[in-house]
Amino acid sequence: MDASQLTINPGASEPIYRQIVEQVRRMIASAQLPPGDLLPSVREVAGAHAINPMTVSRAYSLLESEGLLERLRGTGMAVAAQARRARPESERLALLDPRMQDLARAARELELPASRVLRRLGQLLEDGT
Amino acid sequence: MDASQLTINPGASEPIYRQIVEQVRRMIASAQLPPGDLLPSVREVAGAHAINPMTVSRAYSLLESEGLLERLRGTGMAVAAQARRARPESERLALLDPRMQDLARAARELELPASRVLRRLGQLLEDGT
DNA sequence: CCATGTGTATTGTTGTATTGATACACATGG
DNA sequence: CCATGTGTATCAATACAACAATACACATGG
Repeated sequence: MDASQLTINPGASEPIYRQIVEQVRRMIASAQLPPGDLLPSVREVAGAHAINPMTVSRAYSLLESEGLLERLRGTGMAVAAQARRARPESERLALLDPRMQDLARAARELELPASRVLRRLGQLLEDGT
Repeated sequence: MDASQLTINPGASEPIYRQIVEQVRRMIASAQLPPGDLLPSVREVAGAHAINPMTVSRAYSLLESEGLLERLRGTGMAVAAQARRARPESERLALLDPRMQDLARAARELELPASRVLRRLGQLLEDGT
């Protein structure tokens, strides 16, 4: 994996370390990052995005404690072998649930018709692909 | 408006004062809270949810500086007359865009088919109604 | 008039989250 | 062997959120 593949927004309200954690978590769940794959070094990521190496380290450590990454001492961090490759869609969908709950609640408070919301989200889902 | 209509989760990562701000903001945008409506007093809200009155006051002050609320001295806070009643759907939809962008990006990283995501969100949108 | 109800300013304290600077232990590979 | 590359433990700085306890200015309504 390349450091430039990580999208980091230092100005966002979402803490940097968590941006990294969630992004990597998702890419492992979909097997875009297969077991054994090496992640970019903390200094590499830090340099590429002008952030502190410790911030990246913190993200990696959390992922390790989740069992998603493995420390290869002296070499770096790799996607753990135990990280089940490509979890079933239903499990991956569950990862989105909190976000979707929030969205649904907000939409309700705005009294927006479901059709409008679904149509717009449909557009956004196309765009990226 | 009643204090019990406010949904507050003290344990969430989202700060309490902002939970209040955004909730009220949406209910005004959809005209569930029409201009002139009185909001529950800070002490009322604070009592009902076991939070600090100043936290509620902070939320109200922010909404006032946005022009959405008006101070009626000695009486309380009311939805401002200038708060356009029921903004058009397109504007309300725009308020959801950041959240939807995030969701779309996450779904993409999880390599989830759009249909799955849309179907699940559809369910959630029904539930609340 | 005055008790009672508004919101708010003030000051201080507490707990926590985030990021950063530095130094360290360790493994690799020429 | 040792320069160079890993990750990270440690301590500090900062900012933020929430609470607590007052005190205040003001308007309402009996």
